[in-house]
Amino acid sequence: MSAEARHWLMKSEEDVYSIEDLRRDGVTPWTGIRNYEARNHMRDRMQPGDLILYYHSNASPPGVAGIARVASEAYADPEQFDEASAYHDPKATHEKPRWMLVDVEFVKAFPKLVPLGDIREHPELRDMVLVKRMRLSVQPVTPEEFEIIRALGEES
DNA sequence: GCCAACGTTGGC
DNA sequence: GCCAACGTTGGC
Repeated sequence: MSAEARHWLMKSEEDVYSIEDLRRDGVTPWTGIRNYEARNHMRDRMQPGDLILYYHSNASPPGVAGIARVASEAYADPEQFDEASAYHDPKATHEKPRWMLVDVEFVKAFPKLVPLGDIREHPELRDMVLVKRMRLSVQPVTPEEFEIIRALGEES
Protein backbone atom coordinates (compact mmCIF):
# COMPACT_ATOMS: atom_id res chain seq x y z
CA MET A 1 0.00 0.00 0.00
CA SER A 2 1.46 3.34 -1.01
CA ALA A 3 1.94 6.21 1.38
CA GLU A 4 -0.49 9.10 1.37
CA ALA A 5 0.19 11.89 -1.10
CA ARG A 6 1.98 14.86 0.38
CA HIS A 7 1.97 18.55 -0.36
CA TRP A 8 5.01 20.75 -0.81
CA LEU A 9 6.22 24.27 -1.34
CA MET A 10 9.16 24.91 -3.63
CA LYS A 11 10.88 28.26 -4.04
CA SER A 12 12.31 29.67 -7.21
CA GLU A 13 13.70 33.13 -7.85
CA GLU A 14 11.20 34.80 -10.11
CA ASP A 15 13.80 36.27 -12.44
CA VAL A 16 15.72 32.99 -12.65
CA TYR A 17 12.91 30.48 -13.26
CA SER A 18 9.32 31.66 -12.84
CA ILE A 19 6.04 29.78 -13.12
CA GLU A 20 5.76 31.16 -16.65
CA ASP A 21 9.08 29.52 -17.48
CA LEU A 22 7.67 26.28 -16.12
CA ARG A 23 4.48 26.73 -18.17
CA ARG A 24 6.63 27.15 -21.28
CA ASP A 25 8.77 24.10 -20.54
CA GLY A 26 5.97 21.90 -19.21
CA VAL A 27 8.33 19.90 -17.02
CA THR A 28 11.80 20.64 -15.66
CA PRO A 29 14.41 18.88 -13.51
CA TRP A 30 14.69 20.74 -10.20
CA THR A 31 18.44 21.21 -10.36
CA GLY A 32 20.73 23.04 -8.00
CA ILE A 33 19.34 22.17 -4.57
CA ARG A 34 22.41 22.10 -2.30
CA ASN A 35 20.78 21.94 1.10
CA TYR A 36 20.53 18.57 2.81
CA GLU A 37 17.09 19.03 4.31
CA ALA A 38 15.64 20.11 0.97
CA ARG A 39 17.38 17.21 -0.74
CA ASN A 40 16.04 14.75 1.82
CA HIS A 41 12.47 15.87 1.15
CA MET A 42 12.94 15.22 -2.56
CA ARG A 43 14.87 11.98 -2.09
CA ASP A 44 12.88 10.38 0.71
CA ARG A 45 9.38 11.81 0.80
CA MET A 46 8.22 13.04 -2.58
CA GLN A 47 6.16 10.83 -4.82
CA PRO A 48 5.05 11.39 -8.40
CA GLY A 49 1.71 13.19 -8.33
CA ASP A 50 2.33 15.14 -5.13
CA LEU A 51 1.17 18.75 -5.53
CA ILE A 52 3.51 21.71 -5.06
CA LEU A 53 2.88 25.35 -4.21
CA TYR A 54 5.17 27.24 -6.59
CA TYR A 55 6.72 30.15 -4.70
CA HIS A 56 8.48 33.16 -6.22
CA SER A 57 11.33 34.36 -4.04
CA ASN A 58 13.30 37.52 -4.68
CA ALA A 59 10.15 38.99 -6.14
CA SER A 60 8.17 42.07 -5.22
CA PRO A 61 6.13 40.97 -3.59
CA PRO A 62 7.28 37.40 -3.00
CA GLY A 63 4.51 34.80 -2.85
CA VAL A 64 2.85 31.68 -4.21
CA ALA A 65 2.40 32.03 -7.97
CA GLY A 66 0.72 28.76 -8.84
CA ILE A 67 0.67 25.00 -8.60
CA ALA A 68 3.03 22.34 -9.91
CA ARG A 69 3.29 18.59 -9.52
CA VAL A 70 6.04 16.08 -8.79
CA ALA A 71 6.64 14.31 -12.09
CA SER A 72 9.31 11.69 -11.35
CA GLU A 73 10.96 9.58 -8.73
CA ALA A 74 14.12 11.07 -7.23
CA TYR A 75 17.33 10.71 -9.23
CA ALA A 76 20.85 12.12 -9.13
CA ASP A 77 21.16 15.80 -10.08
CA PRO A 78 23.36 15.62 -13.22
CA GLU A 79 24.87 19.04 -12.58
CA GLN A 80 26.83 17.76 -9.57
CA PHE A 81 29.02 15.80 -12.03
CA ASP A 82 29.50 18.68 -14.47
CA GLU A 83 32.72 20.57 -13.80
CA ALA A 84 31.47 23.50 -15.84
CA SER A 85 28.31 23.87 -13.75
CA ALA A 86 27.93 26.28 -10.87
CA TYR A 87 26.38 23.29 -9.08
CA HIS A 88 29.37 21.02 -9.59
CA ASP A 89 30.30 19.05 -6.46
CA PRO A 90 33.79 17.54 -6.53
CA LYS A 91 32.89 15.13 -3.73
CA ALA A 92 30.02 13.55 -5.66
CA THR A 93 30.54 10.43 -7.80
CA HIS A 94 28.16 8.51 -10.02
CA GLU A 95 28.50 5.59 -7.61
CA LYS A 96 27.77 7.82 -4.63
CA PRO A 97 25.83 10.89 -5.78
CA ARG A 98 25.30 13.49 -3.10
CA TRP A 99 22.46 15.53 -4.60
CA MET A 100 19.09 14.18 -5.68
CA LEU A 101 16.21 15.89 -7.45
CA VAL A 102 12.79 15.28 -8.94
CA ASP A 103 11.17 16.53 -12.13
CA VAL A 104 8.54 19.22 -11.62
CA GLU A 105 5.59 19.68 -13.95
CA PHE A 106 3.42 22.75 -14.57
CA VAL A 107 -0.18 22.55 -13.34
CA LYS A 108 -1.46 26.12 -13.24
CA ALA A 109 -0.56 29.73 -12.60
CA PHE A 110 -2.83 31.63 -10.22
CA PRO A 111 -4.73 34.62 -11.64
CA LYS A 112 -3.21 36.60 -8.80
CA LEU A 113 -0.13 35.93 -6.67
CA VAL A 114 -0.77 34.99 -3.03
CA PRO A 115 1.71 37.36 -1.32
CA LEU A 116 3.92 36.31 1.56
CA GLY A 117 2.49 39.21 3.58
CA ASP A 118 -1.03 37.77 3.31
CA ILE A 119 0.22 34.33 4.27
CA ARG A 120 1.93 35.77 7.35
CA GLU A 121 -1.24 37.50 8.45
CA HIS A 122 -3.61 34.59 7.84
CA PRO A 123 -4.47 33.01 11.22
CA GLU A 124 -4.48 29.49 9.78
CA LEU A 125 -1.20 29.89 7.93
CA ARG A 126 1.07 31.32 10.57
CA ASP A 127 2.54 27.93 11.45
CA MET A 128 3.68 27.28 7.89
CA VAL A 129 7.32 26.30 7.50
CA LEU A 130 7.51 29.18 5.04
CA VAL A 131 6.70 31.67 7.79
CA LYS A 132 8.73 30.10 10.57
CA ARG A 133 11.92 29.22 8.76
CA MET A 134 13.91 31.19 6.27
CA ARG A 135 16.16 29.61 3.72
CA LEU A 136 14.51 26.25 3.14
CA SER A 137 13.66 26.02 -0.54
CA VAL A 138 11.84 22.68 -0.52
CA GLN A 139 9.45 22.24 2.38
CA PRO A 140 6.35 20.28 3.40
CA VAL A 141 2.91 21.88 3.52
CA THR A 142 -0.16 20.42 5.26
CA PRO A 143 -3.22 19.58 3.15
CA GLU A 144 -5.12 22.31 5.00
CA GLU A 145 -2.47 24.94 4.26
CA PHE A 146 -2.38 23.85 0.64
CA GLU A 147 -6.15 24.20 0.24
CA ILE A 148 -6.28 27.63 1.88
CA ILE A 149 -3.59 28.98 -0.42
CA ARG A 150 -5.10 27.36 -3.49
CA ALA A 151 -8.44 28.98 -2.66
CA LEU A 152 -6.77 32.38 -2.18
CA GLY A 153 -4.91 32.03 -5.47
CA GLU A 154 -7.92 30.98 -7.47
CA GLU A 155 -10.05 33.93 -6.38
CA SER A 156 -10.28 36.19 -9.37
C1' DG B 1 33.39 17.90 18.55
C1' DC B 2 33.29 22.91 19.34
C1' DC B 3 32.53 27.08 17.44
C1' DA B 4 34.15 31.24 14.79
C1' DA B 5 34.33 32.58 10.23
C1' DC B 6 32.28 32.39 6.06
C1' DG B 7 28.85 32.17 2.37
C1' DT B 8 24.13 32.13 0.81
C1' DT B 9 19.18 32.98 1.03
C1' DG B 10 15.83 35.98 0.54
C1' DG B 11 12.83 39.85 2.62
C1' DC B 12 12.77 44.53 2.66
C1' DG C 1 21.87 47.16 -1.88
C1' DC C 2 21.57 46.01 2.98
C1' DC C 3 21.70 42.79 6.30
C1' DA C 4 19.54 39.12 9.45
C1' DA C 5 19.04 34.32 9.56
C1' DC C 6 21.23 30.32 9.46
C1' DG C 7 23.57 26.28 7.21
C1' DT C 8 28.36 24.81 6.22
C1' DT C 9 33.32 24.65 6.64
C1' DG C 10 37.54 24.11 8.71
C1' DG C 11 41.02 25.13 12.42
C1' DC C 12 42.05 23.56 16.63
